[in-house]
Amino acid sequence: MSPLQFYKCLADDTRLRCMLLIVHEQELCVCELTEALQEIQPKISRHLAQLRKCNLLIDRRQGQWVFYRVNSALPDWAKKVLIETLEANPIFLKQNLKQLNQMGDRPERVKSCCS
Amino acid sequence: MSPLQFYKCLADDTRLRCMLLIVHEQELCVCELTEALQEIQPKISRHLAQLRKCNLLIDRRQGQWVFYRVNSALPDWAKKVLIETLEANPIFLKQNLKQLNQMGDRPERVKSCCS
DNA sequence: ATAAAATATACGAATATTCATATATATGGA
DNA sequence: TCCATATATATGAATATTCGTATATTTTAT
Repeated sequence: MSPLQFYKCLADDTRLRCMLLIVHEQELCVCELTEALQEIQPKISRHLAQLRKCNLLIDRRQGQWVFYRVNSALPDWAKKVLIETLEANPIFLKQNLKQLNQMGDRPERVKSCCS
Repeated sequence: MSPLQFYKCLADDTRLRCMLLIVHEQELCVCELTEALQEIQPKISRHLAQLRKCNLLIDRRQGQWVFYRVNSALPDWAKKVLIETLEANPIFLKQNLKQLNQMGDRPERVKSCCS
């Protein structure tokens, strides 16, 4: 993970919000991110695909849903950067977290071992 | 300093190298960065101007030279991110530091109070 | 005052990125 | 099997970014 590639991934509003929301929530599916950011689904999917290709995120399918989480294989410095950015900038995500928490019918998480 | 603007500044090879070199060296002038990165001067100047406009860097003129350093008013999280990125990625700057150290006739630093 | 060195900026061309829309794929339920 | 939901991808248009070149500005030395 080169620092340049890492920062290019974070240099887009949609991708940065998705990353930080996922760091905050551990795991989110596409429809939750679509709701939290109030964006159309293909836009969210496209950016998530890019984050997956660059190994910042990994995905897991659970039925009809695909959940994304931070790739635990990320180098420590990159994980730290994400956490520090999240903790120091609560305002940045405020509205998105509000939307997420207002969302009804959020899909239930099932441990991947039992699905 | 919004996290998005901060990461956009770091999402370019020239700007990222300049920032990390300056963090490493405290202060560098345009001609030193030009030499360290082996790039033409207008390209370096243009990117430094952008980093200055975004308040990541401040400049100080000393005679014919203009020295750039990290803006001490940067939020702590941003300073931390820069230092952690630098410390975790020595390879990224290796060649640039080599060029810098091989450079002859580097301008002398004079305290700004006495210039 | 003139020249040389260091730096900054303007400009159009080239390149990269992002977007909305349409459509494809995968899953679960009737 | 057929349909609805969730997600992914392809495509061309729109936008943003970066670049090299030319030139302007500032400073120092002669």
